[in-house]
Amino acid sequence: MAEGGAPVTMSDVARLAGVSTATVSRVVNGRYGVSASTIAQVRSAIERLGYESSLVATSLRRSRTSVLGLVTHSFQSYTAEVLKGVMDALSQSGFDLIIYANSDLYGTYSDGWEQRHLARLSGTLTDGCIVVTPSGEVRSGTPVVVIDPAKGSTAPSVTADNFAGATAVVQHLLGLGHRRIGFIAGRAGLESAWSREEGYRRALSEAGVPIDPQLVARGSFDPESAAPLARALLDRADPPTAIFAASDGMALKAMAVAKDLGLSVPGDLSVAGFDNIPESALTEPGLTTVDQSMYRLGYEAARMLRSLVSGDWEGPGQIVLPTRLVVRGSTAAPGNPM
Amino acid sequence: MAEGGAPVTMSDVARLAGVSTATVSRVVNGRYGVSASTIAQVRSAIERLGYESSLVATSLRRSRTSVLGLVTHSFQSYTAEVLKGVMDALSQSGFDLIIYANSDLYGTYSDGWEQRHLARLSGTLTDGCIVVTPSGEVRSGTPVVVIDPAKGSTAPSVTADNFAGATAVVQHLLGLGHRRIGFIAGRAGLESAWSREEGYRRALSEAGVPIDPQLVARGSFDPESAAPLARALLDRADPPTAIFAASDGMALKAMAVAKDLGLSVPGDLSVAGFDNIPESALTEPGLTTVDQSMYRLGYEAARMLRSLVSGDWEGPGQIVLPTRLVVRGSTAAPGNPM
DNA sequence: GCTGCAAACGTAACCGATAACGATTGCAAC
DNA sequence: GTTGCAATCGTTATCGGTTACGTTTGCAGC
Repeated sequence: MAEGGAPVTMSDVARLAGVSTATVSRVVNGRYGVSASTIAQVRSAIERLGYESSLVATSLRRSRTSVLGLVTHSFQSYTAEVLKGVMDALSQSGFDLIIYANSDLYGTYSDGWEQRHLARLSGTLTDGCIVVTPSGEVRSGTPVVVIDPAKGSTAPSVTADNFAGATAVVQHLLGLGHRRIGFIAGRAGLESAWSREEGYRRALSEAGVPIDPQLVARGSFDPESAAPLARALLDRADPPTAIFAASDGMALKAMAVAKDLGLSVPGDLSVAGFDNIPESALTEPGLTTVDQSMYRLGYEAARMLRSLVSGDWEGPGQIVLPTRLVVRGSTAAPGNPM
Repeated sequence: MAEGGAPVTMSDVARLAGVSTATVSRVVNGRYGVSASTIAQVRSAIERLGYESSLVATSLRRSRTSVLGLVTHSFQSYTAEVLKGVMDALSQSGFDLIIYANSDLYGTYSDGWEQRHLARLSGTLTDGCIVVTPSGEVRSGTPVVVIDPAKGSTAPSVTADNFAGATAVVQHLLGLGHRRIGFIAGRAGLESAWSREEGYRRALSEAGVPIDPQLVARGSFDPESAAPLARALLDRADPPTAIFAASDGMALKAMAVAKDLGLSVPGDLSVAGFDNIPESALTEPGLTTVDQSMYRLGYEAARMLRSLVSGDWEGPGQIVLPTRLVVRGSTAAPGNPM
């Protein structure tokens, strides 16, 4: 047993077994050209020392590692759901997963983090990467699949039908009788943020409702960014009767702000979000939102990446998954305190 | 711009800048001994090629990498909460995080997975690791912090006060008037499973209630394992009036079984769990349980690991976090159909 | 007995970076 | 004009594996 000291290397095994490291490598990787008795000796040495090959050293020399990477900015409910899907898609596939997350949230790194992390992983450690909500176009020597890409990105990607989802939820609000509908937009640059805003605009104009630029606030998908924006909207002389936020996190924050101001939801204000994170079902009232199965986003991205790495991908380069309107208690007809 | 081809290496930069790789390395790491003009040349070459140092190569040569690792078996609600805590504790710390998850859930790998993954990461890639619910003792050349360790583990660890939590929930049931309280235990070998059972026993004996071995069933924390056990308990001639399961997943399963048998909860049977996973608040009735903040588990583990790596840890080797009884609708006085 | 060939194994280069060390250069002090 | 020393930079060994290639050995065939 190795006693917590320096890690056991291949040369330790080689020395104990009385062979060269090349032979140990052959045994470990099951290559041809080692006699049965030598194999047994090496195996026993490996067993006694508790040797395990170093992922780092192996990946440096080899081209394929059977490890896929996932690069993410921060770690939220959104990410967790995506990960479940990714893990399920990779189950029994022979690929392991490495997730790289940098510690400085919202910090000095600003844009380009995805490119930096990608470069650190790919080329050696991983055979390919999934990048979640990058701030720009990504490029890499190994295959990449983007979940929720930047606007105009041409990389292989998986995304929800943000336009249709946003249109549906705004139509829902219009159907309830709302005419002054506020909007809190997502992080500029992301395709999803843009499409959700487009859906909002389209639904309004199709219903013949003029768009009031004063009712459109620029958020960043970060819940905290929504608080002052929601407050500003509600402090107006002519406040909106409903607010549609481009993410559930922001919508929940807007609901909290409304309650702080003494407004009842949905009595005085209807609130709707986008994403359908688990928390949205738990609040009182529940949040009306658009479900984009983040699980499936992850699942499809991993499936696609796996094929790309193997070189047998046949499908389209950009996958768009359907969304679904989920009506809960946070939306009701305007001026109807019940 | 590098056109998606082979990744840019340090020697590419060196060639373009007309210097050696050693000089490039010095510039990248801001070391002394390079003239200002050379620095400028190298910087410009790095910029033009889009070079980023390879994490793998660096970690192989260097001892410190400023990357911490987290090894987990699978990816569930539990894990996601832990991760949020870890990320928040690492925020702005200068440490990045790498999560290693193997793809074959519940598969051939069986026990010892944590030791294998640990060996692959530590020693080179990471400066230290967090291991979540390992199946046995772990050892490593670099610091390790275990979340929810195996019984008898002496490694640094963070765990909830399972004993106090279990005692409290059983006392709650006793206070409601229950005397025949069934118990479904967790996975043998885990410290948490053992402590929860001890809490159950202690609460009963302190109340002067004899322990009926027939009412203690051996589960595995896996919800599916609880179904036949709950059925066996309830099919008895003298069934318990309450069941305490060592995890919410198993408790929810027990509730489902009771309903299948035509029993009402809490009218005919009270059910309590442990963990307070989000689903427990959503069921009808809500599940009475013990809250162990998985977020804090992750947060404290990361904080501890950070100090261990820096060599300035002062606190105890094993941290125990408080738990909190959460009473919901699934528990009531016995024989009281509400 | 010599040749031929394949099996078995060691040697050494290499992956991309770091660091100890040595070599070169410039300039001030003698 | 040397010497001495610091600043600057290249050479090379090294991290832990992998692999192309060379060498040794055993054995069949002539």
